[in-house]
Amino acid sequence: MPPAEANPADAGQSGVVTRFAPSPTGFLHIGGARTALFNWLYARRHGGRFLLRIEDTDRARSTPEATAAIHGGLRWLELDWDGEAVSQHARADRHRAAAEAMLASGAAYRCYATKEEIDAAKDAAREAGAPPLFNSPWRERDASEASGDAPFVIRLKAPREGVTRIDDAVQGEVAWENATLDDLVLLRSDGAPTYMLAVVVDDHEMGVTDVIRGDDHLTNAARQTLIYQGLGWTPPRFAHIPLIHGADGAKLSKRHGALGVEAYRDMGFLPEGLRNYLARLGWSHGDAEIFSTEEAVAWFGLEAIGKGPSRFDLEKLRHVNAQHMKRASAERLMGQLDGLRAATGAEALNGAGRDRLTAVAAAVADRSKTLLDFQQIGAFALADRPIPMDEKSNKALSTEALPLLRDILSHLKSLQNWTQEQIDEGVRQTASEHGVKFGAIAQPLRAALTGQASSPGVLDTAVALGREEALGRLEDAIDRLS
RNA sequence: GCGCCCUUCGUCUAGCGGUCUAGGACGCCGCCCUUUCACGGCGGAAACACGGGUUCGAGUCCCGUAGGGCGUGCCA
Repeated sequence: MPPAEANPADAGQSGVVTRFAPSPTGFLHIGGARTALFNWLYARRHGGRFLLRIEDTDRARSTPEATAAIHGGLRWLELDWDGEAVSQHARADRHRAAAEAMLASGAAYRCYATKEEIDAAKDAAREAGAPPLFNSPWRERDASEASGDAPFVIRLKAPREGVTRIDDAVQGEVAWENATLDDLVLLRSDGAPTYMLAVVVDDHEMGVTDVIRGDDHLTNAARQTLIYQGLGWTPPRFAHIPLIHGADGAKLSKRHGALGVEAYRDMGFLPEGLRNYLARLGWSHGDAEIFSTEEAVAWFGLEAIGKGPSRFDLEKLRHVNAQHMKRASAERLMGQLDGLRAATGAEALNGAGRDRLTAVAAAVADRSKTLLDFQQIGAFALADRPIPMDEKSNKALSTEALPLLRDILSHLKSLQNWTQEQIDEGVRQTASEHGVKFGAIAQPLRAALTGQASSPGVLDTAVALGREEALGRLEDAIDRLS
């Protein structure tokens, strides 16, 4: 038996070790991201370790680009893994050693059956209404009966009778008649290990205690349990979480949102917003809807994961994200915006515009569901004088507004301190002198200050812009009308 | 076909035999707040898939039906 490579004593106090094990055949999609998140939450909750293993045993379909995309996606989501990411392919020798060990112990055998024989047997079983299994004749035959150079695979000699059961942390106890499970291939005819063998060997040797994965693997848990038995090892605890479906209830596909996490980044979502939404999709903690990652870590448990699949709802994601936009600091918002712009090839923000946006960040974020909203609503702060005017602002800045604007300007110019209270005072004075309500002044003032029909409160805006900039913008508007 | 899993408002969910004339959230519809847009506040419409059991009592337990999902690869 191959000795364990990883030392389980490294697992942390609780001994909990989870892992995320995607195959690098595409981006990190939303389902995978949630699986990673659950594993991460569970490990962090228990002070254990969260490992990353790239399942690249299928050489034809695995690409380094996909591996990079998975790493990038996890990093963006801020799901840090412990230690180096493991390449499953690089461990093929270990897998082969395990297969050889089973061969030696009689838990596996060489099978020389051809594809045609296998297909014929399965078709026959299917027609008879029986489980479509292939019962290899080589299970009981001696390998010496085969011609010397004939290709063979190594199959698990699985029990034909009895029941295999797993006690799943989410699905409960699930049992299969062994008669419905066939002898799966461990080593291909070219000597390459199959996924089924590789997972078992890797999970065992990496010290994984809890396998949390999509429930499309539920049947695999039975097959893998058989391999564990063949190896004389104890299976880990399994937790098969329901899959995420699209809005129409069908399996998530590219049509409805099975996009890579970077697509959500590009749509302006915050990592913490996506995490919150994803955590709440299939898992719950009473009525808690909006929570921090720290709270999620403190609350997370496998017993609170639902059994049924859930549908992905972009509107709710937007709502959850909006709540996190409100809670985020200006630094966080600006940092994430910088990241988004860098990732999408937009020009980096800097200088006075960036400072102005930072100053109004809280008020702008209050009105934003995403960073894209934030950027759009805050565009007025970014712009340098003379700022662009949208159509409605142009209308608000009619020549009738000119005297009003001139008086506001003179009032504001005479202010001792550029504070919200004093600006408010100045605007109200102007309003009363003209016999109009505050609102009648706010619109043209907003237009002059922001060039937008909607913006954060004019007072907040004026303060954030700073005296010089605000007064300058007012003068620009007046010049344009004069 | 065979095996396994799932099933509370349109959606995400709470509910772990009596407190359920079923609670929260998104979305939707009203109203309020208001200098714009949002936020926010208040209110409303909206669900236990169906049929049998078990029990004094079932959304909660059991069985069946229907619907959905996953698997059934020398893919992962």
